[in-house]
Amino acid sequence: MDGNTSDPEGNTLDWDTEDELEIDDIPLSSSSGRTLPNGEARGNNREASSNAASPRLNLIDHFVQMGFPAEMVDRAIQENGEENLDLILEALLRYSETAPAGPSNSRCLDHFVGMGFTEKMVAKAIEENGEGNTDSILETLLTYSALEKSPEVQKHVGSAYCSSEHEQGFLDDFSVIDISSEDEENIKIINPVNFEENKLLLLVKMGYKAEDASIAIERCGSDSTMVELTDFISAAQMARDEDALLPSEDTQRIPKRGQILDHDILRKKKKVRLEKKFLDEDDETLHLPKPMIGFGIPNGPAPLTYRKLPKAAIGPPYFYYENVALTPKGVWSTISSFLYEVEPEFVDSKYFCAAARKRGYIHNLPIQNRFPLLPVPPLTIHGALPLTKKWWPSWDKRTKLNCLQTCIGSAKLTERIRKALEEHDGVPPLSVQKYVLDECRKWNLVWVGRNKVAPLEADEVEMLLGFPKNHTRGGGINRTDRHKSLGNSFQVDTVAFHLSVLKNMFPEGINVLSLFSGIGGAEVALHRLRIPLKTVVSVEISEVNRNIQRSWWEQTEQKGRLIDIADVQQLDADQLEELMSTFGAFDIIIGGSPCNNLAGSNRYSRDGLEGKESSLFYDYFRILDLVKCIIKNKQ
DNA sequence: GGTATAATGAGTGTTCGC
DNA sequence: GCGAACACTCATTATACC
Repeated sequence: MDGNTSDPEGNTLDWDTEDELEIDDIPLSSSSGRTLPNGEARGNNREASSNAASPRLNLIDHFVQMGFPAEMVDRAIQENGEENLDLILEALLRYSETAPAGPSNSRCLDHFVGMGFTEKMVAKAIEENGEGNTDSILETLLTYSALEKSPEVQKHVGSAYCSSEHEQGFLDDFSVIDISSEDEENIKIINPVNFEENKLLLLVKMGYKAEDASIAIERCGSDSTMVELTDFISAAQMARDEDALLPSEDTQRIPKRGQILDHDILRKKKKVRLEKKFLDEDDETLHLPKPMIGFGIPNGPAPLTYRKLPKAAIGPPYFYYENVALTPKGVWSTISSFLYEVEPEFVDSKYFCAAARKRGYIHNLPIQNRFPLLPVPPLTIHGALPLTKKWWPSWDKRTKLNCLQTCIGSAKLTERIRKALEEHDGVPPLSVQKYVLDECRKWNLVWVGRNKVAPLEADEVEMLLGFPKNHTRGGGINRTDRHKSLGNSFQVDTVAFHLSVLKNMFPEGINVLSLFSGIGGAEVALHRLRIPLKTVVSVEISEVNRNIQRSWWEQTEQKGRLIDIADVQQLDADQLEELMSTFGAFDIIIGGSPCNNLAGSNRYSRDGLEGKESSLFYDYFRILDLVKCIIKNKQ
């Protein structure tokens, strides 16, 4: 395969996107006794001859070009000698980290100003959150930034932006924005020059692939030394080399036309991967990024604009997989190893709406030129639920809701809270405050009267998750099931941000295979992006959810075809071939497999990826692999 | 029998103090 | 560096009620 293909309309799709290719040919600029990822000795002739003329000056120049002050480089060379570049680099990075604060005399302020926020904005955020709370400061800055950039939101939040108004305008007027050249310029300006990126740049300049460097930093931790990072990358390279000696997985993976991928092969592959994982325990845990903003969020720090996908991961088709971020150990490593070693993108939806939703996404979509849905939803509880503001006590400092789950707090609980509060006039004692706040956080309770808290209504959850008002209402669904279906769904704005890159690629429409589609979060996201849905094959076990999606499909007067399938396990190669020959190849396969056995809330059967429901992930992989094979065979 | 309600911790990661 | 305390989590099961 040459990596490029055409869609049915003849539009050429560039699967080898720029961000996948642009880091391939980075010149080597460092020399030491260590071995480069490609197996060559580090350093080149040109540099060697140049170094021979004036080794120390060239060495100083080399590090100065990396951005270190000459005095600092000189000191590092004096302390560590000229021979060991790793030690010099480590020393430089150490000096940078412990360097005194800049003119502001505040390292915290300098840090965020360095990320591209204005000094005034940062000072205000520090004043509000305290200098020690960097996470809250960042959140505040992101909110300021979003408000500053979105007059629409500013207007709403500043005025009576009540939920009913929000819901009306919000979903009747779905619209999107494209990033203007001015916005792009702003993004370039917001260029984080932090310690971690410095390491990434240095590793890339040293000749390592950016992807490898990024994974190394991710897995070793941002506080790891350069030696640890380069060792990690070398070890990973050796492991890959060993893999290369084994029979090609691709040749096993590609069944002949009409041939179903054998479960024994799948198990064998799984076993090999698990054994490999067992041998490399350090590699088992994927560290969650903090802040959890994935490759970038709207109005956030400069987004990551490049990544190199493993060859096997490159489409067609595109794929987009989702599940809870906080899983038992090793789950995301396993998921990633099946999904072609693509690095998960962990994102907390609290950067897209007023509720947290920590999720991991593995996909092969480009990550450049993403754009958010408009209107941007309110990012705070009071913005989303303004009527609660009147009753919100000053000692409840929450500005975001926790994860919207499938169950809600009981009436008895809210009664206990009311009684506990009514025993005291004015501000309750700290012990009562703690009890109430613990329960409010646990059950996502909001203030609806004096001493009165309540769980969220289903339509409020719909709004927070980015669905149209009444999306899950009526048609035979009860209140409990509404909460259950919503709790299991995507956060539409978050997913739409990731999928937005498809808009320019598929102006004539898109063929979607939606696995575990639930109440249609992916479809709603694509629709709100104004990407025409040509064919959607929706696989969903719950009849209630299928009805919800069918109803939405009809209400939104979709021009395409919606095909319902109930059981993902029954979807086989023959059926896929038939669907694809009738409606054309799937452009994207989207799915979030069941999290029941992964989620922290499950206290009975948190059995991991091998659990009864969560093991359906392997069907996602099976089907994705089959579609890839069918597409390949037809080329 | 279907629905709504209430009760049920543990695993994981982070923070904090020593 | 280490351990304790803390915070958070797309849930499941038993029971009451209609």
